[in-house]
Parts: sequence; C-alpha cells; structure tokens
Amino acid sequence: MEKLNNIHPGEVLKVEFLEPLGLTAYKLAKAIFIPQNRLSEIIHGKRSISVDTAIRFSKFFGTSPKFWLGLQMDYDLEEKKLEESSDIQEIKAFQE
Amino acid sequence: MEKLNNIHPGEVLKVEFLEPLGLTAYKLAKAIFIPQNRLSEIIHGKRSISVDTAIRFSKFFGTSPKFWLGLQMDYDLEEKKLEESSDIQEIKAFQE
DNA sequence: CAATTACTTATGTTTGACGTAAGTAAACTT
DNA sequence: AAGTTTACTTACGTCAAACATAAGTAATTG
Repeated sequence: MEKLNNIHPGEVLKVEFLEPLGLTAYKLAKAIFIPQNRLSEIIHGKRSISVDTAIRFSKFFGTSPKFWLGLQMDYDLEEKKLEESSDIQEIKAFQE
Repeated sequence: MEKLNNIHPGEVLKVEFLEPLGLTAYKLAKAIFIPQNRLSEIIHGKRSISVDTAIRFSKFFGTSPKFWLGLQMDYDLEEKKLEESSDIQEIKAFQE
C-alpha cells in the first residue's frame, strides 16, 4: 500500500533542487552546516523540515523559509487526513 | 525583556475567537474532545498548535487548518530570527 | 593508493506534544 | 447551604521525533 500521491518535501528537495542544480546531499550538508544524516533522512521522508532546516535551505537556495515549511505543512495535513482519527469527525461546528 | 510584538497563536485564539464568541477554554476543550490542559497551555503560549489541534480548531470554527498552522509558522520563524543562531548567517547562497 | 566525496545506519540525548489526574475556585442548581 | 458543574492551572510520566556523533561502506578523484 502506498501513500498515494502525497509528496514529501524531501522529494521536492531532491527532484526540484539537488538534481537540476547538479548538487549532492553531501555538498548541501557542508554548505548549510548540518550533519549529513539530517539531509539523508529528509530525502528519504524519514524526517520533517524543521524551522531551522527551512531557514538554512532558504538562505542557500534563495527561497523563502515558508516555501519549505509550507510543503511540510501540506504533507502533514494530507497524512493526517488519510489517518481519519475517530473523534475528529464528531466535532460539530460552532453555532452562536 | 519582551518578545516584542511576536504574537502567539494562543493569543489569537483567545482574543479573536473565544472572547468575541463568548466561549470559554473549558467549553472549547469539550467541543473538540481534547484535555483542558492542552488548551490552557496553548493560550499561555507554552504549547504549539499541532496538526491535530489545527484540524480540530478548523472543524469547530470553520477556518482552514492552514490558518492556524500558518500562525504557528509565522511565530516560530520570528522566534528563530530573534535567536540569531551563529552559523546560519555564514551560509552562502548557491551560485551555479 | 590515499584522500575526499557520498551516502547510510546505529546509538544516545533532549525537546515538546501528549494524556491523566489532582487541585482550587467560582457559578449554577436543587 | 450543600452539591454539581463549570473553569482553569499545575504536576507528572510517556512517547515520538529532531538532534548530533560516529562509524561503516563505496565510489570517485588527485
């Protein structure tokens, strides 16, 4: 079973940034002063984009930190929706 | 010393939602099926808006989850900026 | 062939969101 | 007035996840 079509920020990093720019995870890790495993795990979808990571990416790539955190937010919301935890559906919208 | 003007999502919840609607934290907690302390801590800026919390707020208030997570994102980024952690400034933007 | 590049995995720490529970107090019910 | 519900806070322990260090394996480059 697949998490059909929910795209992790690490995938974006790899496909839309590293590969087109001819960069390796190793080089990026050096350039933004983080351990290699942090990047390795992000790329494999095993770690989220933290505020710290988003800021570092943004400095290096010239994007905004919100771009990266927004990708993470979208991903997390989608994951949660697929989960469909029981009691959330029972919530009734407020009526004054 | 104050965290000048950085506004926590809990403050928004209280001032822009609970108070105008005449709602208490107690009632909201019941309505969205979470423990009271989760709300209490959010309102006092001691806990962040998680994906779960954002979805529950959105169901009840008719907002989007991204509204709440966006507030949290803005807050976290601002906090991080005020921190000014040393090595982040050393990052050089990528040049092909 | 040695050093650097490149990536992964193992291990341990710490932070923070979580729930349970207990405490206090005020505001209603009966 | 006593008891229930509302209202909020704080203490405590758990768990997941982001973190760093470090070690291991390959491939590439000087």
